[in-house]
Amino acid sequence: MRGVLFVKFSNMTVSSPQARALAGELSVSAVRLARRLRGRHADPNITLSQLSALSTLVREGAMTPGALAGREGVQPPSMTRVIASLSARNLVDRRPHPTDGRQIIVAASASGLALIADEAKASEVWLTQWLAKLSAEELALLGQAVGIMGQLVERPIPRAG
Amino acid sequence: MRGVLFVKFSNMTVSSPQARALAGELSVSAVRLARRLRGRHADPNITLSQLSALSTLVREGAMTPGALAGREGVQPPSMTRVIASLSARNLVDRRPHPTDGRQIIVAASASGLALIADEAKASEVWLTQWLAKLSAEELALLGQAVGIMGQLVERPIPRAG
DNA sequence: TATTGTTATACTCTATAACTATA
DNA sequence: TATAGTTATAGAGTATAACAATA
Repeated sequence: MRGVLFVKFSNMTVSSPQARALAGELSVSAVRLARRLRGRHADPNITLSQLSALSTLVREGAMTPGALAGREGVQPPSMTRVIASLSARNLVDRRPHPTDGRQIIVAASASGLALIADEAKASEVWLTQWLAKLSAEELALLGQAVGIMGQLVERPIPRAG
Repeated sequence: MRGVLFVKFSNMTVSSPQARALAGELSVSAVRLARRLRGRHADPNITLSQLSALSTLVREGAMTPGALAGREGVQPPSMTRVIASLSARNLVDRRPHPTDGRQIIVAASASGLALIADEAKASEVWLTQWLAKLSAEELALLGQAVGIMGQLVERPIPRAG
């Protein structure tokens, strides 16, 4: 057991003080962790936004810019810029849509696939150094939390009051 | 049990395939969650970076800009801008250092304290709507994961590669 | 007329390098 | 000379509004 890791939240309900604290800390923790992990990759020149979009293309296959923007939770103009930067580095290909002249299809290129594979390999390097002090249980917890975070991202958020 | 939430990571070690996948997903999950939560606050005009710095000042007390930059994991010039924006909204006060004329002391103002309190209250609103579908166990898991994320942020990261 | 993608514009976050004031 | 903070500058991420091409 280390520090505050095992603070008991077992009796937490959605309106409990602990749940409220979680809500406040969740945003701040996410931005701090993203800040901390930015640039810590096999290729430090690729940004997390680019990596996120590219990994979605690899995982879910080719799609239109609009669809990718939807999957990533950004507006279409933002995705246009991300795709442009990926395309400039030949990590994605842009193909015309087979039936709709307005749309295009964005697909990970061979280089893009290779980059994602490299990232997966390189992850192990810093993982062993950085996460080595976490116990198997803590790693398991973090793995499950990442799954929950992924589900949360999929869920619509109500406007704050 | 919902979807992939309860995938078993119990046998995960630092060099297992699951751990590698976690390392790759952790960065992307953090940036997506931060993106998702940006602007979802009681005061939608305050940014997550500002909120993060202000909450640190509230939690840990007044400190110098350099110390705050260190706590937040950003460079001093970045913190200068965050402090300037907080100061422009009267959320922090800047006082001269008692003994060292080069330094200043930044402290949360009464308004800053009130804003953090408001955020905590408002969190409950969207929490109940957004996280309502999570079970008590999943909330507990997420709460513990936030704790681990906080500890990870404190830990030095080796260069990738 | 509606939809898709892009361009124009603006603001925030962040960094490095250079500068100012004080120790 | 060294340190703390700021200013200058630059690049990435994001958004909204306006635009062009196609359906």
